[in-house]
Amino acid sequence: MSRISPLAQAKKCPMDFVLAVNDTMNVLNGKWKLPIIGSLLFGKKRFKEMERDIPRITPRMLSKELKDLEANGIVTRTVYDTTPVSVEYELTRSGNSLNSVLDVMIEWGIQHRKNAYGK
Amino acid sequence: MSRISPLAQAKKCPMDFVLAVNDTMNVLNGKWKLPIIGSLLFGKKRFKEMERDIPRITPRMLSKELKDLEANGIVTRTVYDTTPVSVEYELTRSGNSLNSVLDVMIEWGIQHRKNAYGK
DNA sequence: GTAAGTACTATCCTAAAGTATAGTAGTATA
DNA sequence: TATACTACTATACTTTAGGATAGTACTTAC
Repeated sequence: MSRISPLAQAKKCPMDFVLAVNDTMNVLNGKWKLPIIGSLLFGKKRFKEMERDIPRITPRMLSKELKDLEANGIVTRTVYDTTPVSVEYELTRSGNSLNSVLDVMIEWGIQHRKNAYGK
Repeated sequence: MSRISPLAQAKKCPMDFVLAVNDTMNVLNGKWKLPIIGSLLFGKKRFKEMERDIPRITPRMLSKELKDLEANGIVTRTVYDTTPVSVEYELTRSGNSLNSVLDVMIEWGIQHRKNAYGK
């Protein structure tokens, strides 16, 4: 009963291929997801910390995108009942493992620049 | 004169990191880039062929996105003066090497589904 | 001469994404 | 009493992405 791997399966069919990659793209989509994940890759952060970390982001967008990332299982939100209340955001295991995806994206980007503009 | 690698450099600084990943994200951005690249990963294609390959794409979007991909050095456009004129689109070396990026994206997506929804 | 094929472009419109600005509720400090 | 901090939310607006529809210019087949 040998089964074909999900990767091999996805690469066989153009439609499966697109759906599978879109799963990942949707998690990273939008102007602010990457800066937020990037900030959290350096450790857990509080709302105001991130607001200061990420230039020009508005609290509306930060709040909205964090909710999105939480719903997608990329970050966890923990409330501490200090006074005033403090909230910490942290990457999940999946969120942290994005690191390796981002690595190959960076490598491809660097190589592509070399190909396209000659070093 | 040992130099720090561009990857290590990008990962050191949150802003460099975001810029580097965005290089790659911008190439894949939008609803139709992935289906188009996916179609071309199976070999060179003509305009009408791709229109038929990709469900619900309009010629306007196909034309627009192909121009984008060409400008970004992902595809090449070759005109043959047959009658009627025929045009072939093909992935560049960079375009083809996206394959490995998409692989890790598919793998992450599959693993993330398992983490998030338990298999 | 009319239909159908090639490879598109132009125009207009809607929907989604993102921005600007202000406000909430609670506490603590000067 | 006023200001500032926490973590947001609400409303309204603008900008961008994408969709619908039609048209161009050329050629071949019927």
